[in-house]
Amino acid sequence: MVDERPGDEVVERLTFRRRHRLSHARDYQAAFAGKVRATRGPLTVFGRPNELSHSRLGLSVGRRVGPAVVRVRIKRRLREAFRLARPELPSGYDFVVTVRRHQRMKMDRYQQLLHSAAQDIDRQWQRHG
RNA sequence: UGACAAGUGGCCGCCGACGCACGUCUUUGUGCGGCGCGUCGGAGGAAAGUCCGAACACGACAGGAGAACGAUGGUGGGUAACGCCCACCCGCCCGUCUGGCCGCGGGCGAGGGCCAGUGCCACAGAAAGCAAACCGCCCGGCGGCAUGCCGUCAGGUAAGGGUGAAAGGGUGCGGUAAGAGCGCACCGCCCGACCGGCGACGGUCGGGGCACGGUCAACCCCAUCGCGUGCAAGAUCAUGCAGUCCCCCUCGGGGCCUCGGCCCCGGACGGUUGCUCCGACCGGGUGGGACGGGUGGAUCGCUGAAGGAUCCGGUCGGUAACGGCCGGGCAAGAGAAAUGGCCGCGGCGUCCCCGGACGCUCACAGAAUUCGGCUUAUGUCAUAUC
RNA sequence: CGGGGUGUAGCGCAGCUUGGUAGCGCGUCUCGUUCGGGACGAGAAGGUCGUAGGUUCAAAUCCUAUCACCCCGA
Repeated sequence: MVDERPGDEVVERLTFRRRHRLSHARDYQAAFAGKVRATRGPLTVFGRPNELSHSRLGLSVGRRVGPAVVRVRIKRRLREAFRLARPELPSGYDFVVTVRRHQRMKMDRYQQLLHSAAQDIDRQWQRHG
């Protein structure tokens, strides 16, 4: 029996598997349609509660951000930031991060922006009930 | 032109394959599922641009000929194929030798045909395409004058001036009233013969005074090649929706029979056959065609212990591209898309108070069905040339 | 990933087929009209034809490469 860990138990390993990602166009459409977003620097994060016990991440980096090398590097650092920050982030949300063109940033900076935006989105949903 | 494309150690994480444990079931299949552990593998020379050529898939198509459309364009070879590669020919340019050519070395060239046809050649200029007398030059007639000179008329003349991108062979000598391939020499051009070469082409000899402007990346002609669409091709399952319109179904005779049809023979007609022709096929059927609507989830295609027009080394053949033989090597495979993050050492750059601080981990750049090329972007090193 | 299209004046578009003069509308500027403005009338300015090579006497136009933007496709 695989024990489904309770939310308050400390997660020792910081993993980020495929189930923590959004993988269908309708998930992205639903997140955008939720109209709840928070902007931190070059990042704009859309958030929407899902029916799961964990949060999921979706990345939307358009061609305007730069060539493929730049886009891939940004996505890798955002994924790593989400992985390391996951215990501190509110769970049960689908987050979609859109990116504007910007100068190169280190991973811990992305982590701060992501954490701040996720807290903001959580407060907005708590207020609206 | 060739080579390599970036260090090293630790911790954490991601994707795929396999193995071991685990869970699950009206189907105990080694099925499905996710978690854990272990092992192995995990971006490029351009992965890029998508400019060519193929493999593969679906659609169309019996076959043949032609038209239309598109592509290629010196010759020979290489290759699965190519618009790619190699060698050679021709033309042009640069260097070198020389008084100058020839020769030698290197580079560049979309390099079939405008002596098949048609079109175009603005402006300028007298004239621009079966050439043409503006100025000039010259003979002659007439008038003025003093032989030269001036004016005028009728001619000759493409040597000179001027225009133009281009003015219908060039240079020299002769010749002439002045000139002119008018004549001659050399060079160029055209035609023919012979010789060498697989061939592009080259050489020699003879003839012709010369008729041939440019443009085919203008229409076009010639030769060769080519069906269309592309892995979002396409196959299967699931989910789901809504249908609409058009066309053809003929005639005579005979047979069977459950009397609705079926079969056979013959003739014409009609339809399909990419546009046409020849030819072929079909014709009372679960028929053919045109348009529209819906889904977009899953598995396969999809990446291989054996794959390949594969790479490396040796050897043989070939000037070379390349080919034969022998030996060896080669495991990414996603599906909103994996190859990353942090720290130490090392390296590089900037700043100052000589040891620290900060930044970078090096350029160009990220696989998406798979190969062969081309083109473009770009760091370092080696070699060669200027 | 694959396929296709467009770059011309500040803006929106012609011109390219068949090569020699870059044109139209709106806008801008000047003048007139009006007490002033708008509208109207008259006139003027403004373009490396995305970029770089090539063919040609001559290129926005033909050819090649390259850059940017847009559209379509299970």
